[in-house]
Amino acid sequence: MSPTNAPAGAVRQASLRELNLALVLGRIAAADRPPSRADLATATGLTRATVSAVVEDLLAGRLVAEAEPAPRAGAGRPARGLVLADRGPAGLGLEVNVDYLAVCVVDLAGKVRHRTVHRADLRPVAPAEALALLVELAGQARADAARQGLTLAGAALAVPGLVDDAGLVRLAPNLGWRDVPVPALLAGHPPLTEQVPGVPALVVDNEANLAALGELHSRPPGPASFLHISGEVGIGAGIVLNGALFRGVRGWSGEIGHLPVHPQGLPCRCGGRGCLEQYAGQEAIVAAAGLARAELPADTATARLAELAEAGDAGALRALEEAGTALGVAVAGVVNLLDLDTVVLGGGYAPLAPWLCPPVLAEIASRVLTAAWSPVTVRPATLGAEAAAVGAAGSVVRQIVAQPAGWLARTG
Amino acid sequence: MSPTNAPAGAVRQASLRELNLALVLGRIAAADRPPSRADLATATGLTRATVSAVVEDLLAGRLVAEAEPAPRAGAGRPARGLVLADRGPAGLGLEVNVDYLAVCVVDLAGKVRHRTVHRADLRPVAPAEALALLVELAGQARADAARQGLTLAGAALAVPGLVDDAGLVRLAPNLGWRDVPVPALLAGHPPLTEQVPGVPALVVDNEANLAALGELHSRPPGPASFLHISGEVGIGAGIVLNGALFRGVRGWSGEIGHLPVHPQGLPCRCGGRGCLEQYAGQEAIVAAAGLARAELPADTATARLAELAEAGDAGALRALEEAGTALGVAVAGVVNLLDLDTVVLGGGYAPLAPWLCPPVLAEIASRVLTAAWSPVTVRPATLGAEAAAVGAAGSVVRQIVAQPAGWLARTG
DNA sequence: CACAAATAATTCAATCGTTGAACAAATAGT
DNA sequence: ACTATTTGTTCAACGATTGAATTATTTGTG
Repeated sequence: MSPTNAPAGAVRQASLRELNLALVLGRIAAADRPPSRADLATATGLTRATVSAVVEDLLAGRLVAEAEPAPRAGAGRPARGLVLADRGPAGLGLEVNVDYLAVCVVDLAGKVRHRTVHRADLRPVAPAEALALLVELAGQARADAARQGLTLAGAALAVPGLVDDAGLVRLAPNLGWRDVPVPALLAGHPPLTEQVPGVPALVVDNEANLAALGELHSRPPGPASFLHISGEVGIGAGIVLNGALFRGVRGWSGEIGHLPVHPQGLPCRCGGRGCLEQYAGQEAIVAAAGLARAELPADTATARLAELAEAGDAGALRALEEAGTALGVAVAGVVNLLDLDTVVLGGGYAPLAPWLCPPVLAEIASRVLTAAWSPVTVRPATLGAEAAAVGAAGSVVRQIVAQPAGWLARTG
Repeated sequence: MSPTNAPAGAVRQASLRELNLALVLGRIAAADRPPSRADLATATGLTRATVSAVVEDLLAGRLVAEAEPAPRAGAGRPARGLVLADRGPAGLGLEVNVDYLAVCVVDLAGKVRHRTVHRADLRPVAPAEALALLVELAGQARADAARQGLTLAGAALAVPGLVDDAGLVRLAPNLGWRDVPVPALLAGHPPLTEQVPGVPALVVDNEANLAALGELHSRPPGPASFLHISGEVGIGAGIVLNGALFRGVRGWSGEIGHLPVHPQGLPCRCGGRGCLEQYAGQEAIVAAAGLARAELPADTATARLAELAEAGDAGALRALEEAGTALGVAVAGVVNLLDLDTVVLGGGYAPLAPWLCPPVLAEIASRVLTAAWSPVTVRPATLGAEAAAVGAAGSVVRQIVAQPAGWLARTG
């Protein structure tokens, strides 16, 4: 009912091969076991002759490799299965956060092949200095990747704030960054990766969005639509709808912290009253649990809360119960509005999920119209530490899989 | 950052022409003034030779027509502009609502070429009987369309309830319909339209969704993302994101009536407390304005409210102010969550928009973080009466424009 | 009036990617 | 050794797009 058939521009003779390369490579990427050329012909509807020609290109470009044939019964020539190559293109993921820099390399199959985390308080550090250090770490990652037979095809950088289309970090309050021209600051350094047609050299994006994208594309495949909530000082959400991140009109979607859960409640810095952030934001939980809130970095406060809850501390348990209830009120509204069936707790909420999930689920059960016959799942995020950096690297390799022709044009 | 390049299936030689037909026809449909073949070649990137060949097919299939050349200065052969044909395919839109049946025919350019409304109370009428009457009205519309040189290429039916993918109306509470197999009931009647490859003979969908789609595609073009709210007994919304209707995991998105605006407030039939419907639903507004609620059909209650408000009736004005405020609380949350900049008031809210907009805007101003520097528009829907039927017919012709090859295959 | 310049549209042979049928490769079964 | 089966490759036909040349149609100038 929503026709999306018209292409954006001219479809040429050469477009046939480009699109069928993407089709076949995507099918190989999505397969549960290595498909043969004959399998791919059946699955795609292309002839065996065409599939063989396409696969020949993919093999020559180091995008796929032939697997050992699986044992089978019956007559017939043994099939050679195809897998994504583990020596070929890879994506570089970078992250600047409040108390760490992270760099990782993810290969075509989504496997993390390199990971570096540099722990430091980045708040007093100038953006240019932080980025220079990140470039150094990226260089080390690139060398390590080369030793593993990988070529970095592009990079994505995650930052905890609002980023515009051109990579200008408009505001990252917890870092103290405002209007930081990241691409310009990095332009004075050597390139981080190879140049690949169709793949931008660097994309800068919000870390909650990249974590949500990482969750979307993690294996085994999960739902195509879900709400991914990051609990920090502010509460952010990545809204994934029908397999795509919904960014909103200006790229600022996911602002869940100012959904009203008590409209005549506590005043909020946004000017409204009773906003979710006042009840379930990290500072609110910490205060309600009776912890001293100054001096504790974000990760430590979360870890401390989890320890106390694990030990049965009544104050911590009550604080988490109340936060979970407030979170559940907001989440139920979102679930009703968008008809979602999965809520993922990430960021600072992930380690607290055992205590947050029950009250969230209780509110959903009482407020979501369809909860009785169509249950909603609330679970912690599957990507672990540095989810945003891993999600960032993953977004690069997904571009290669979606448009292999650019990579092939580069390698001849 | 969200690669969508891989096609769903094999791309063939014939796919080239199919896709370029859609490209060129879509460009003609979207143009402000009739484009020439040379204009289209420049705009699409195809060669003039290819555009001429494609246009020849479109002309032969009665999808486009040549316009009178516009007067111009300077040397050169006069260009012949191209427009969507006004004698060719059209879409049939049908609607079953509580107190009327509606049938309309919309041509390729989006113009309503036939409109019939049959007023009656449909609640005591069996589904099969209501549909039989609708088929009769549709037959008359088809004959009228034929007299105007139009061929009906497909039909869509709007109903006020939940519909599954197969056209089974699961629940339409205001009509008293439950699990009504609409396609099966219509199968015993003659076909409503011609058979066109790629266009389903009949699609059944929720009326709020179809009205939102109609709004999306009305002219002049408006925003690609907006919240379209229909105020009736229940409050439904069509959520249009990036030019597509977001339906949710099970097709039940847009349930805004149970967003909490007073969490410790009035109990709701959903089991929650303080839901929007209890404050801004039609019954709530009518009761707050002091009107007798029995015996008044929906349209009449809305009209009566508008009259009273126009006349300055204090009770009606206060009721609308309060409803608007509650609506604003909910809407602000949605706007924050999804980063939208447009809210459209349709259905029963459209005639009440002059009084609902100010309090909605006030709540948005105080609760939406970005309202100060990026204003949100709240406005009544542009499609008038029978918006859902018009939206339904429009969805059929948009399929033709998006996939003209099916129509051309039918007409040789 | 003839010619040049400018713009729109058509003609035509070359190119390229997919196709379907035939063929080759590699196995199990009789 | 031969047949049946499945996988993968070879090859000429086909159709859509291309780029260059040509034709069509106008205005402007000498």
